[in-house]
Amino acid sequence: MIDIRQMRYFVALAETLHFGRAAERLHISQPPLSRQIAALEKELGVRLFERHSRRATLTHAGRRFLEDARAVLISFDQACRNARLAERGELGELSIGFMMHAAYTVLPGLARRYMANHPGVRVELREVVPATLTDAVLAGQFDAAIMFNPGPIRGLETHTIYRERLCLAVHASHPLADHAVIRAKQLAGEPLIAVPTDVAPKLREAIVAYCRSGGFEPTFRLEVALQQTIVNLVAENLGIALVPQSMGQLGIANLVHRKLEKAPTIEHVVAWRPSNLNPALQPFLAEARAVAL
Amino acid sequence: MIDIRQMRYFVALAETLHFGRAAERLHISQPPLSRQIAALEKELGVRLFERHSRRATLTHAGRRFLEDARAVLISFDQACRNARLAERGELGELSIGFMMHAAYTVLPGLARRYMANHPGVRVELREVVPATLTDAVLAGQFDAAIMFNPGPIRGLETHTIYRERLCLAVHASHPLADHAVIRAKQLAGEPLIAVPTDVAPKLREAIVAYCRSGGFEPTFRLEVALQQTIVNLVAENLGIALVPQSMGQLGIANLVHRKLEKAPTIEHVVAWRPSNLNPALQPFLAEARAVAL
DNA sequence: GATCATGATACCGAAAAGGTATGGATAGGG
DNA sequence: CCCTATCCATACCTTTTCGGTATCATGATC
Repeated sequence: MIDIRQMRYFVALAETLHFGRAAERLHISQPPLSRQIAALEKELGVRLFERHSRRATLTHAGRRFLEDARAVLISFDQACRNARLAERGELGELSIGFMMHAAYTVLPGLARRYMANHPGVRVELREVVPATLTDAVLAGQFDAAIMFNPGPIRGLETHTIYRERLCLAVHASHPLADHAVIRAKQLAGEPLIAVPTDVAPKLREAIVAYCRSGGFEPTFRLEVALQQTIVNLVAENLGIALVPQSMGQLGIANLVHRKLEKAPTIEHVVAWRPSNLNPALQPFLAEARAVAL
Repeated sequence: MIDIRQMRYFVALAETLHFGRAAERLHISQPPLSRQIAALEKELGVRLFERHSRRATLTHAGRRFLEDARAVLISFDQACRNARLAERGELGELSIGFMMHAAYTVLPGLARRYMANHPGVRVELREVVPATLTDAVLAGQFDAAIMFNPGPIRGLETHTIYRERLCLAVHASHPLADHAVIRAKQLAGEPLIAVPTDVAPKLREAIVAYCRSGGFEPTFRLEVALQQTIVNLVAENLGIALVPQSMGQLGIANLVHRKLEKAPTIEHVVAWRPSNLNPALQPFLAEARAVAL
């Protein structure tokens, strides 16, 4: 059967047109080369070289075979290299799920950095509602996800990469806007705008817990799924909201942000299955840890 | 060294995920397959399969390698097939030179037929002035050429594929247009339009010889290189011309064609170097001979 | 016509491939 | 819970193939 070695021999000979020199280049002696070329021609059933007494020349079929053989050798070597790269996580695919808040904090820097250092990995970033992320990771839908810290979950590891305070978002004309720092009890009775529990349970819990620490039960006037919408509604003076500080970057007219006393913090973690064998995952986690510093 | 056999083994195993069945498909027993796969993994330095007790599964690197290996095997087999096709003249390049007259006679049918039967051959058709064709073929510039019969030439073989009479082209109002058949001596004194000697010597010779057979020396009023132009000038009543019958197909207003008594004939031949080793040439010549029938 | 260069052939030892027999691990059934 | 069937790995042997050395045949060159 024809094999890749005979192709390499053929290309060497086709490029030198001299059995002796080609053999030298291949680090073998001349007779084996003669035999391998003869065997190749016999197995192909095609005469590849015209043997003249002083030099060899390619036949037309040989010229054609040279073109093809070069391409085969290149793709062959590439395949071997790619396998090694894939095992080291430098080539492959990596799917990352994230909640919207990450798009305003760690995600852009992390994604840019990872892609720059691992250009061979096709990264798929997909935003989903935070509540579905843990299940999606456990189901293998994502290799990793960036979410609020869900606490310990069997089969899931997490690493905190970002931690931020919640702050108060209110309309500029709202009485609370006059205070530099707001205490929890001052929020009593204020109509709150927040995401529904099923969208971001951890964020919601933090808000509820903070209100209770002020001695009252929060009243949610509006529940909307998009964080962007929440702050817009606050800017329309339809209520107040507790939002991660990073939302303050949006720069919305008539909207101000105020510090909270003993502000609750919320953690962004990267979460993954330890049993996930995608080699591209570990380098990604390493980048995530580096970003967390 | 990794070779193509190991790649075939790998693909078979990757597709069955079962050493026993893959070995069966490869017509070998299971232990050699196990060893070859192990050797492949060792040489690559990459673990390609996870061995479970009940079945094997591909690693991420293995999946990547499978994609690449399939492509390599396909191009490898294709290279071998292409070499065989190239030797049989079914794949490659063929350059054909022709004089313009051929474009009105045999060339379209021959080219269409050859390309239909040999779709793998890239055909280059190039029109040049007839006088340069023999030298171009001898110089290896064309694999074959279609030209007027140049007579025997060293290092050139020819085969007649078309033979046609010359006829008279005159303006519809010309006195000669009243005769159905013209004799050579009737042309005496008429101003002739023809191609210059250096463009189509054979055609020019035939015209001169015919005039002399009528007992007079021809007088060429106009010499133009393009046959198309000649008939247009005749249609403008600037002279008469002797042209191959096939030119009558052009259908030009005010132009009529008349038979010549003892009309000279002119042969179209295909010409080639017998020493030309392009495998695509012989099938082309075979088609040319078939067209000549 | 002698010589040199070049590729083919003959023969041998080494390496590698495949085959058979068998061992070890594990999932599934009784 | 043990037994068995399945499946892959290993050991060992035989055959094939590969590369090396020596030598031959051929044709170009002086």
